[in-house]
Amino acid sequence: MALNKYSNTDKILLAVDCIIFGFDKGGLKILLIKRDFEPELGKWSLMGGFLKEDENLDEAAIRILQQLTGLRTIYMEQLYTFSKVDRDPVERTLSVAYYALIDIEMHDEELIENNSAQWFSLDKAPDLIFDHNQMVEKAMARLKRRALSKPIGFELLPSKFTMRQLQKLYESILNKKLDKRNFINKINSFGILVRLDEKDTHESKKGAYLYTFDKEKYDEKVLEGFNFKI
Amino acid sequence: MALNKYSNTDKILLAVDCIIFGFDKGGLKILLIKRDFEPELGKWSLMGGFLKEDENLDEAAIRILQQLTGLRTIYMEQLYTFSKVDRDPVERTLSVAYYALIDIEMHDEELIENNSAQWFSLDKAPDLIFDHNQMVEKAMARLKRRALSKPIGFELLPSKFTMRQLQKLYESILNKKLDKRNFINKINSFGILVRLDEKDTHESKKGAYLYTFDKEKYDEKVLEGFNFKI
DNA sequence: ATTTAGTAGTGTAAAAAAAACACTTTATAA
DNA sequence: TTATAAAGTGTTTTTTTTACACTACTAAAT
Repeated sequence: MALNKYSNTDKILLAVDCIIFGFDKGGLKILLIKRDFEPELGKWSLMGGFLKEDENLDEAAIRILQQLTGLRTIYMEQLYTFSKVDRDPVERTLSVAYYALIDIEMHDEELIENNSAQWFSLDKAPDLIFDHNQMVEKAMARLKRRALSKPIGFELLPSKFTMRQLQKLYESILNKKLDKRNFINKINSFGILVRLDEKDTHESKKGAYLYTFDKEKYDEKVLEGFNFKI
Repeated sequence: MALNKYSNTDKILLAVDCIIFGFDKGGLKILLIKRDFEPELGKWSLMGGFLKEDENLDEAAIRILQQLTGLRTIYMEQLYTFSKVDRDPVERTLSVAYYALIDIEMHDEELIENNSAQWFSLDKAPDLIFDHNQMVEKAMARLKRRALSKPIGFELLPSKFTMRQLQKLYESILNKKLDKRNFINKINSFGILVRLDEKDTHESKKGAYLYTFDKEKYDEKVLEGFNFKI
């Protein structure tokens, strides 16, 4: 079947921009890069790149993320496509935003330095170029909704973590204080955690039990979803 | 500031495809068109078009929808961007899917006929071209989630409707039977309905009260969201 | 050796929300 | 007048959510 191509007039550049979330004891953070090219040289922005002819959007997002963090197995999700006509002053460009959750201790620090990237707490993040602030806002809202309907944390926490860390993660995503006992009861009711015989003594003299996720039950809950409602 | 343009190599065609939902006594339906052009001439597909240089995606979606239905004030939401490299056999094309909710009785029947379009119940819809089946599936999932977190119905129902119609709408979106009394109690607890002194006698001898939405309270609930959980 | 300080860990009762459930009313047509 | 078919209406039970306070543990300071 020899098909004529569609008219050529309205082809458009497509960017992929990534909102990269990480979590450490300072709370929820995003990874930003300082631009070393025009336009907006020297300003902060999300990590991004252009979609290539031979890859789909997920692949582009993975490529871009690996470029910055060195990581391949990352939780990632397409967020929204931004299309304001003049959003990029250089040339009409659409941007498909992705958000990613990564374990902040797993990435390649050298790579990040080479890209002059830096982690920022959400409330201390600088103003970003173009419509990137709006992208971050939308990603936060999506992350919040997701945290209430599916387990999250596996992607953001180290493989062993304390109950307190998990709670703090949820607190910084939902942006509110949670009751310790209610939180534990709820989490335990999902049956996705395994308590180890190890303790973490960094944060207290008594030491706090370390947990891991029961990968199988975790994935089950990711599929079926749950109702956090806390 | 004279900026050089980005490299020109990877510009791509962008389509916008619309999943158009309607509702009548047969249940939830989608509007499909029979293609009168290649490729896939004669097959069924979603209504779509290409993004133009001087419009953003929302504008393109509105334009495309008006072309088919004649309607302008439509509830519409961007759904997802589909990007598989070979999704369109003619040429690399990305498609941004939008879904729309319209009052099935408000559209321009002539327009629809001219476009050889037709309403289909979801379970009786034909196989669609390209990745359009996947788009419909994703739209259904989104619609379901949305119906549980915000009021919906204003967009799909005529301005006056019976409690039973509203319940059937929810039943066909959620794809399950609901208890009559629990449904009414829940809906009333939101305070978004106004009961009129009119009755609709099409469906029963006794006649059922007609309701309208209290636009102000409805919009309030759209903003703050609610927890349907039924 | 004792005290102090700081975080970890634990359960129950009250309130709110959701689910289950069945009979009466009404108007028309037979 | 009777049969029919959908409309309308509340209460109880169960489940889920929320509110709430004390003891346990260990290391460091005295």
